[in-house]
Amino acid sequence: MPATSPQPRRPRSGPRRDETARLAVLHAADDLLVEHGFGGLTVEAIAKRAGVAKQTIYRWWPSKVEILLDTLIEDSGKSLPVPTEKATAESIRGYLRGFARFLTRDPAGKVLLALIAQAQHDPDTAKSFHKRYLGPRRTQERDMLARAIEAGEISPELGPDATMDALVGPIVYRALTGASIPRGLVDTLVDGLLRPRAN
Amino acid sequence: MPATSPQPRRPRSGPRRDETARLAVLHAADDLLVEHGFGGLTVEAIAKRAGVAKQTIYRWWPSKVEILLDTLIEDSGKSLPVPTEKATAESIRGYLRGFARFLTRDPAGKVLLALIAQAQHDPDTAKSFHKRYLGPRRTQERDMLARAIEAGEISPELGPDATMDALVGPIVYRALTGASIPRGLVDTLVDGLLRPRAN
Amino acid sequence: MPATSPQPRRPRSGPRRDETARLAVLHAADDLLVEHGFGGLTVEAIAKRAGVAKQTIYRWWPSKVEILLDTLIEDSGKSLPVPTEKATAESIRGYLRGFARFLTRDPAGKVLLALIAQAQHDPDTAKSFHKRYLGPRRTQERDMLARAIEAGEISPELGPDATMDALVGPIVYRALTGASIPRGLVDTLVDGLLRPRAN
Amino acid sequence: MPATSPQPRRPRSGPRRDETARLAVLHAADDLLVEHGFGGLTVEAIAKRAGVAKQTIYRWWPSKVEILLDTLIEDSGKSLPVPTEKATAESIRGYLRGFARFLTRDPAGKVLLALIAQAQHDPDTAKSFHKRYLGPRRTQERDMLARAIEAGEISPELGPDATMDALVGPIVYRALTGASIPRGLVDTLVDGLLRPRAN
DNA sequence: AGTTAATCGAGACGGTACGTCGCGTCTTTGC
DNA sequence: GCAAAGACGCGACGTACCGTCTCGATTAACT
Repeated sequence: MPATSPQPRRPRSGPRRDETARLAVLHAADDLLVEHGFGGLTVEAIAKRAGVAKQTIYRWWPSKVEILLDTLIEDSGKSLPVPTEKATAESIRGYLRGFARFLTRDPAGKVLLALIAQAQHDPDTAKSFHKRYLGPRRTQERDMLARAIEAGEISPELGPDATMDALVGPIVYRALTGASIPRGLVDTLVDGLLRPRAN
Repeated sequence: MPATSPQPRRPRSGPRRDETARLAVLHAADDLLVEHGFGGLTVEAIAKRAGVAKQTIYRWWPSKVEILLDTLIEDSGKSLPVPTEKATAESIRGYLRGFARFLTRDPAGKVLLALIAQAQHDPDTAKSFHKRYLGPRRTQERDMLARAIEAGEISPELGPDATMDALVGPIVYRALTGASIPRGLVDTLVDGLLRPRAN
Repeated sequence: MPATSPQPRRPRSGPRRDETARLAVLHAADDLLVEHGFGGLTVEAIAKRAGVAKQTIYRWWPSKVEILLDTLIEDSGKSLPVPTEKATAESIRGYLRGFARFLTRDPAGKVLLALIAQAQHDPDTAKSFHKRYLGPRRTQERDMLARAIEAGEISPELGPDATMDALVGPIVYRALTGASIPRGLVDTLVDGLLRPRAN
Repeated sequence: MPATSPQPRRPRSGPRRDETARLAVLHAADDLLVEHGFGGLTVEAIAKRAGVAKQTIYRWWPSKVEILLDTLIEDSGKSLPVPTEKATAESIRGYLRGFARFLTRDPAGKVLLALIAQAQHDPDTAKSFHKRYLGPRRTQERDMLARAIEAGEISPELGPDATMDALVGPIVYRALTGASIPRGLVDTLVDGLLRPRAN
């Protein structure tokens, strides 16, 4: 059972990471994405907008995608928590409604869509996006489903991942194609896919 | 009273568009997308691979996105026709299965995913993608649904667009997140969303 | 067995060279040079302005420089003939004054300057420019000098070429540097370089 | 009463201009001009030869002409200083001989010829060439003449500019037309144009 | 209190790709 | 066979960002 932390040696001298700069970068990236879209989102522009040197960005983030991931994780944790207490069909319905609102109304929703998109273009983005966002969230969603099943609230035909994708997919797809998410969609999905068929 | 031909009907003299070059560009773009992903897809590389001058590309396509759209329209018309004859629940199920196969197996499926992605990054892409691909295809899909409804084969709760998105969304979403499309998913979607609930 | 002219056989069929097109090209080139300078003088622009196909230009001229040479030879033959009759100091002085006027006032003077310039940039231009313009004109100028010497009108210290260059050089140089040619310059050159020094 | 420094005296932080790159560009441009002529002198080739990025060139020079001007100013300052001490007919003669040698033998002479030429094709070049090279040099030459006149060494009939052009013009003109500058030319020019006519 | 080292803004650097322009050649159609 | 029209392969243009680097200046913690 050898060494613990790799470099415990020098506890660092000099100034620590500048929190002001960190937040400025995050907000700048967010704003620029909303204003000019992902295409107009350059590291140089972020740096300028944040009043920060380019090197300061590269020191802390390996790519602009990771900046967006940081904002997404922070924002979606706040705006869109996965229900952990009660687990009824109703709470799942509420979660999906929240998700739809998030994607279409919240600026942070744009970030999520942009990352889904960028993951198609770049394998590194895909990897990081799964590891840092999709994976953890899916874990929580699986829990949510499991609890509801156990409570006899729902009885989906498919496995948890396929079920979640069947619920979430249409919402994401409509957001991706610029369509609104109509009231009845979430209801129909929940009713058609989670409720046990009477037979 | 049909309008006379709007064109002055001057068939132009001089050389016509070089069909060989057109196809070379289309194939080069397709190949490069599969090999290096959208991120590695540059106009310069397409030109080099196709043995064509860059200007020849810009003469006919305003952007690399339009090249991909051309390949997609051509390919998906062949590999994935929307059923126009019979319109049963079964034919819809078959169409969705074909769609799933197309997205996950066919190289042209990568093109579709790339375009969905790029449409998030660039409004022009979005516009063109809707106008040239999503729109026309959706029109055909609406027809398919309408015929099936009329035949009493299905009775979806939602409108045609929302219904199609509910069916297609999960498939696209799983493809976007790199997941396979399990056998039962299409069945469950068709059963849960198209069949009238017995009650 | 003397060979007759190379291809006397077919007196040519098909249409002969279109004189209208030839003149249109010449004038277009001239105009464009004056309007936009040599930098803005492109074969494409000449063709468009002349209402002529690019190929028609390339069929008859190997380069745009030869077009300019054609206009120069034609124009300078008219505006600036080398005196062939009388050969006095006075006629030489008149020739130089005409040359100065040509360079600074006549549009064709711009063509001469442009060709002198282009000859620095491109060896082919230099060769053709010497062979078709400078050489023949210099031959005539040498004759002019020789006749004046023989008539006892002048007695230059230098050989004919150096003498002509000494006379013409300052005029060209001032034109090249955008300076006007002052009245006294020609007189001083003639007096200082052609008249025998009293001694 | 010296003016205080107008600059806010903030000496900038960050990296200064890379002197190595500057010299590499200057030399590359010089070499390429001599090897391939002005026609073959492209910014891309300079960059490649100098081992420098194209942007580094555009950062510091607005055009390749300015690069050449830099080399010319530097080189001609060294190889061809205008005499500032003694001012005799003899020193002027020496200056002209040096000028002839510079134009025909020194690689930097090619640069001067190329710039004279390019100034015909492009107004911006003309402007910059006069302001940065011809003007300053002419100022010094005027001084040279003025001192010689005051010393009674020469008594030209024309004003200083016309006189200098009459002396320099033939030399430049012969260089432009690819001719050598014969021994006697300079002597004859100096004798014929600077010396007071005995009468 | 002085030393040390990591931070920061600024921005120059070697690169790659962009989208455009003009070159000189080639191809089609019509007179 | 010439001409208008214009597509083609080619190569350079000048620009935008990339990610790396070097410069002072500043700022904590550790002597």
